[in-house]
This record gives sequence, C-alpha cells and structure tokens, in this order.
Amino acid sequence: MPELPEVETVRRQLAAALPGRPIAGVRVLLPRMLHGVGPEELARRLLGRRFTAVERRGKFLLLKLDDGATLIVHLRMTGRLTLSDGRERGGPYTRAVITFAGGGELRFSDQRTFGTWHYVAEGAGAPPPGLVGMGVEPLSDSFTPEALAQLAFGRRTPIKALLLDQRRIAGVGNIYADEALFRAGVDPARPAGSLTAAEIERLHGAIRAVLEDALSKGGTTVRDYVNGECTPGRFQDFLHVYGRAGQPCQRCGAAIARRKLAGRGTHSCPRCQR
DNA sequence: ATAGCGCCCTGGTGGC
DNA sequence: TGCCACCAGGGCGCTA
Repeated sequence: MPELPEVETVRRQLAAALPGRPIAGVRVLLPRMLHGVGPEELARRLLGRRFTAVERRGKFLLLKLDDGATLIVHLRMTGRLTLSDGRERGGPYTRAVITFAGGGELRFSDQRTFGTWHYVAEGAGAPPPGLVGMGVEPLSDSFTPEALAQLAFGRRTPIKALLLDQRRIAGVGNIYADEALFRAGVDPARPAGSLTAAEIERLHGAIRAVLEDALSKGGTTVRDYVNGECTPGRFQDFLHVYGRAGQPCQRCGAAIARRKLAGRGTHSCPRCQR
C-alpha cells in the first residue's frame, strides 16, 4: 500500500526520467479512473505535450505539464506507475498507458482499480477533494513537535485516527501510523489530546524517523507495491508491529496484538505501548 | 465542525 | 475439491 515513502520513491524516479519527452500516445483502458476529463479529451490534451516536473503532496503524485496543466495520480491500494521501454507486454491490470516519442512508456496498472487520475488544466478544473486542505508534510520543516501538539490539542479521537487524517498530516497511512506509535511507545487508542508533551515529542520524532528509514529502503512491499522501475521495497523486513500479530515483540517479547481502530487493522505491543 | 461508517474493488485465505 | 464468507484499506460521501 503506497504511503509517503513509497510515493516519494516513485516520484524521484519519475522526476529523473519523465521530463522533456514528448507525449506521443495516450490509452486509457479503465475510463472510470479518470476525473475531470474523458479518455478522448485526455489524449487530445496530452498529445505533443511534455512533462516538466513530478511533485508529491501527501500520497498524491503531481505530474506537471508544459502547458500549465497537472495530471494528479493517486495509487490508492494497488496502483503502480512504472516506466518501461515499451517492448515487453503490460500485465493484465494495465489501466492506462502514456507513450513517448522516441520510445518508452509510462504505465499505470492497478489490480483493484481504486487508483485515480485527475486532469487539471491551468486555472481550470477541480483537483481531487483530498488535495485541497491537505495537512502538513511530515518531513518538512513546518512539522514540528509544537505543530503536532496543536493538531492533537483537545482532541478525543484516537491518536492513530489523527495520524491517518490526511487533512492534518499528509502521507501517513496504516503501516507507518502503527510503526510510528510503536517507536514512540504510545497506545494507538489513546485520545490524541491526552498525550503528554514528552509523548508528543517522541511521536513527532518517531513519525519522521520511520518515514525516513522507509524512504532509505525504497518503501515497504507487503504485497503489491513496486517503484517506478518495478522493484519492490525493502522496509518490510524492518517492521516492528505491522503484519506481526501474535509474534513476539522484538523489544519485550510480548505477543503483538491486533485490533480494529479507525476502521483499520491496528497492530501494537500491549506492553511497550501505553 | 466533527466522528463514524459504508462503499468502491479484486484476489487470497481459511473454514466446512 | 469446491464453494463461500471474509479480509485487506485510502479516500470520499453520507449521516448523526
């Protein structure tokens, strides 16, 4: 499941490879993934254009075009955005393909078809609702312990639900929420506003550390995720709680617990996390 | 304003 | 072996 480290890994690869190549063809095999434009119009608008930059906001990828438009991609659960030389065949879950003059393809494949593309022309069109009002980037300078304290202040919602709320913190998903709370020694069900200043400080550091560690390992592959070059991540071997229900805690030996919280499978150590 | 829940979707898993 | 219920979960829209 692509979260910030996985999306950022893809972004870096696409940013290095996409810009400057003229778009020669656009095929959309799953029209309902498109928003703001139909398959034919998307093809018409992209033909001859070039990508100029690839940016990221939370879990959204922003592919900027030389006419001021933006193609906004969300991978959701099983989306993959990969570059290929265009010679080998795409898999059965290919949903859209952008081909470039001079060879090469950008492929979007998505087994469960949750992924979306929003086309937003310069000064027109609606970006995805989640992108408007997106919260602070946790790896940016503006994400400070004080900023986290402010987000949590007075809130009775479980701290895990707060971490998953993209309007407050951008890019943290289920895996890294669980891992950050483990590193901080905080029970996921604790009301956000009940965290002490010391706990907020620890959690702030834990969020940044786990995201940076995962980024340095190319992200986490539980099942589907691969980067822009079809390579899986390596951080799955370094998870402490996610997907480890019933196994011993690597710190204290207690069995990792699993429960449902904020509608998500939630993993924690009952002894280390209070 | 905010919290909670159902829905979208497919393939893998486990029970009988 | 075959069948089926169930689960994974990000974002969004609806409800209270």
